[in-house]
Amino acid sequence: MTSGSLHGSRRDNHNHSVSRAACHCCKRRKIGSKREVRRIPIIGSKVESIPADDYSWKKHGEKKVAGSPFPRVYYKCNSGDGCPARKRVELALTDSKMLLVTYDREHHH
DNA sequence: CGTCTTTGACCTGCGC
DNA sequence: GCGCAGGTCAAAGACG
Repeated sequence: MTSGSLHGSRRDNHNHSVSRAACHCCKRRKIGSKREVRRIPIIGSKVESIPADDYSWKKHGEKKVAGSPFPRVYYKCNSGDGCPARKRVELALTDSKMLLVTYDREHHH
């Protein structure tokens, strides 16, 4: 309880934000929608080795997944102009020097 | 002042 | 049917 009100004002205060769950409940996350375009393993490179490819990317999330001592980073197309292009960057479990860049969806622009 | 980044919490889907 | 895991979004803060 105490901890609830602590930061419970996340989506509680913003009513319009709550509507997100009511609106995307049935449209969100569709099984089979996983449109993995391609996976590019970069060996002996750094995150700096991944420029904007040809576009700009905005980091919008980081999640630690079991199986890898490193967290996974999620990037989204900065265009935001209806561009569903998404990029997933993570470090290889076997080689922390190898960066795995997975591109999801294609650029709409 | 504007923009970008980071973190936390919530939700959904699948497996057993 | 329930639990677990993974994935996403939003807001705030900091910097240029």
